[in-house]
Amino acid sequence: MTNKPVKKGAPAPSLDAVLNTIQSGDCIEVMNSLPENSVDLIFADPPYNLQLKGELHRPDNSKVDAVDDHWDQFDSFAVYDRFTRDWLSAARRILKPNGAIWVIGSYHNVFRMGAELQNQGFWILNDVVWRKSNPMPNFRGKRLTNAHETLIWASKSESAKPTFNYEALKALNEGVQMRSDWVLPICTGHERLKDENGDKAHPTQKPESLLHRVLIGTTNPGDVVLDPFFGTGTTGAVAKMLGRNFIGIEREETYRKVATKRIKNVRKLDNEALEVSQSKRAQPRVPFGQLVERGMLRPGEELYSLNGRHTAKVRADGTLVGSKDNKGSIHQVGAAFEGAPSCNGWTYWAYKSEGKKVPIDNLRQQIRAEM
Amino acid sequence: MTNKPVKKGAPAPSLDAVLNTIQSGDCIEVMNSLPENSVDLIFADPPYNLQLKGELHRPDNSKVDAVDDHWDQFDSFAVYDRFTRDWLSAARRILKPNGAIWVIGSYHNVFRMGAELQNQGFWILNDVVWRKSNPMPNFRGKRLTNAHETLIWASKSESAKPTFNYEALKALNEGVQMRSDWVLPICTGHERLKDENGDKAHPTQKPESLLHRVLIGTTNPGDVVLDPFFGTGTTGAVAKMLGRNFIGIEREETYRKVATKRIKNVRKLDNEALEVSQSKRAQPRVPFGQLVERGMLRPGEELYSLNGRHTAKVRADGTLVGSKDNKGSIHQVGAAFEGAPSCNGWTYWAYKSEGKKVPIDNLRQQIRAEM
DNA sequence: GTGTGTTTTGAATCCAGTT
DNA sequence: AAACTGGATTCAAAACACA
Repeated sequence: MTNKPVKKGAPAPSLDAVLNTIQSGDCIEVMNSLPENSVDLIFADPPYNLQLKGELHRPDNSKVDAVDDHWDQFDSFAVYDRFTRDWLSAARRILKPNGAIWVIGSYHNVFRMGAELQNQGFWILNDVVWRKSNPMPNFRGKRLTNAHETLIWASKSESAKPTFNYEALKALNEGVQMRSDWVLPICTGHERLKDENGDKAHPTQKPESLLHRVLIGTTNPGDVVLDPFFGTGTTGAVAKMLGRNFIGIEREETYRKVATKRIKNVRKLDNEALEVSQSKRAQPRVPFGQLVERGMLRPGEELYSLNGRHTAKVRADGTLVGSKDNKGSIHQVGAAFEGAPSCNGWTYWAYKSEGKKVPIDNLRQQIRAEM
Repeated sequence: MTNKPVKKGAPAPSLDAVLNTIQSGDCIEVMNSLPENSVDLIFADPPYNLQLKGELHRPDNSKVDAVDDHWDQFDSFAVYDRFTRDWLSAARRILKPNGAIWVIGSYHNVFRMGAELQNQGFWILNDVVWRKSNPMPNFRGKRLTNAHETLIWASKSESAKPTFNYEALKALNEGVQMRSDWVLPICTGHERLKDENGDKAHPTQKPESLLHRVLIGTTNPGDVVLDPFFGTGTTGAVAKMLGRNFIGIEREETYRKVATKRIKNVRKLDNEALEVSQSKRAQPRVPFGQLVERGMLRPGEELYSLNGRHTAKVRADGTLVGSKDNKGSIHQVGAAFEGAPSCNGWTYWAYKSEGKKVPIDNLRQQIRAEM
């Protein structure tokens, strides 16, 4: 097929010709060549427009492999906004009236995408937070760990009736309603595709678990899912596995090659195999600081060791000052008092309530019960 | 005070007059009456119900005057964008060059706020997800549970140096770096303010735990924190408790009343509880040469890298000569040995005392203890 | 194979003070 | 103003190495 925009009046090519293929070329041109109102879902992971300055090293002096690819370079917000407007309106044209779109991004670009979605008349259904269980830390200690990315799920219009498999998502979530925050690990290990040198084939490969949840929740088997920034084809691989049809668009030949091979090796699951690997539910960690933030303990309040020998005062940042001016976490101060190498502060300290000592662990239990 | 915009050339009123008060009136007018570059932090939770009535003007500057005033979706976004632009630029003017701003919103408005922040030259530092531990479920089962809201933390410019209490936040999070996703319960129970009928006093009262984390992390005691959409004064209550100064602006008298009473009952914590964990960066610098001058290390003495691979000799001027005849500071020689771009010599080198390797950092600690 | 310790790595707008 | 330099800074998971 050609990548030329459709001429006015020319019959749009049938969708069947491009079903379950990867089209080469610019995604706007390719989308413009497809028939309007023909696609059930669009999943788009466009360049984020990161603006990285110098190099970044980890504390052990190793260099961080940055996303410095040419396709992520834009001269200004104006240029990026035009790009966003153009590909979104091309996507909008080919979407069925009851179709939906997902976009994913970070704070660098997601606000601009969200605003443009709204400007074009898309109707936002949810924003979804992908909370990474193993994000890259902030090595210089100058910011918060950038531990999430944002997805936006939107229908073509306010009155549309997009597919939403409520019960399937509820089942995925151990029987309770699926929330707008999804805890999933980043793509590593065997799932992460490598090139012939053993380097990562694509700098920003998304985990299949993310696409799995998107496709299970917002498409049906047989639906057509289009990904205009196909990369190494995670969308296509998961779509094939789940019995959905995909259309990929990708400019870079190297990515297309990797994706083609990858998808060829995917086998469609039998229906019974659609059971999902659930993220293990470990006992969630509760930082002591949360008791302070939540007002369960007040800064300045006295804590008492359960053995009755020591006291310490709570500070606003969740650390303690012991009566010997020893500062640190509940564990550190406890250990210092006991001259022990370590100490479980949760079982060491108590607060006073109506004159009685109550272990602070009770407060932790309370928080866990809410989670 | 009056709410008129400041006339050109008129002296801006001193900030002291409004410190720890709640100003009535339109937040844009009040902010315009304050001196520029005077506020350390702005926390803003703007309305986004698109029924802003008197607060809003159409793009052609005609006033939107009634609840049932009909405007189409495009109009309403344009109106909201203008409102956002106006209050953000008023906020920008009064912010100190190294000040910062937090805004909070949901998918209805946060993308527009984020884009406008960037357009005005604010520099996004993080977006933060407030993950609600007890959100309202989606009753109709047509969407995901809307279980989070988004905050954006931004400095006034790319080159600004905003306050960030890295160690304090790390302490709040049980010793690991604070992430961009914050799990906190919504505001309920005793904390939720009620009116005389027992109904909630404000529809979107934010939890104090959220403000606690914001203020501990990005302000210092004595800073000035302004909240242009004060509501029932959560920002003021937490600011007072944590020894920060606040300026509230609120147009609704009922909210001002509730907030005034609420804040009056708050007691400032004593200074000891307000002290938070300090970064090493805050500690005084000790030149390595001082160890030599003070005779803690002798010129000619051998140093050993803690990894056991390299040695170097101390020279009288506090530089080293490595075994490869590489000369320079403790950092430079360490970096040369490791072929690394940089090296912290304090943690790289050790001297021998009674046959045992002792990190030279111990000697620095000793000096700092005397200071 | 099994268990244990070490190394590697991930969409990152990641320094501050002095000369 | 630009260049230099001291020195502060990381978490989880998987791969890998080795006993």
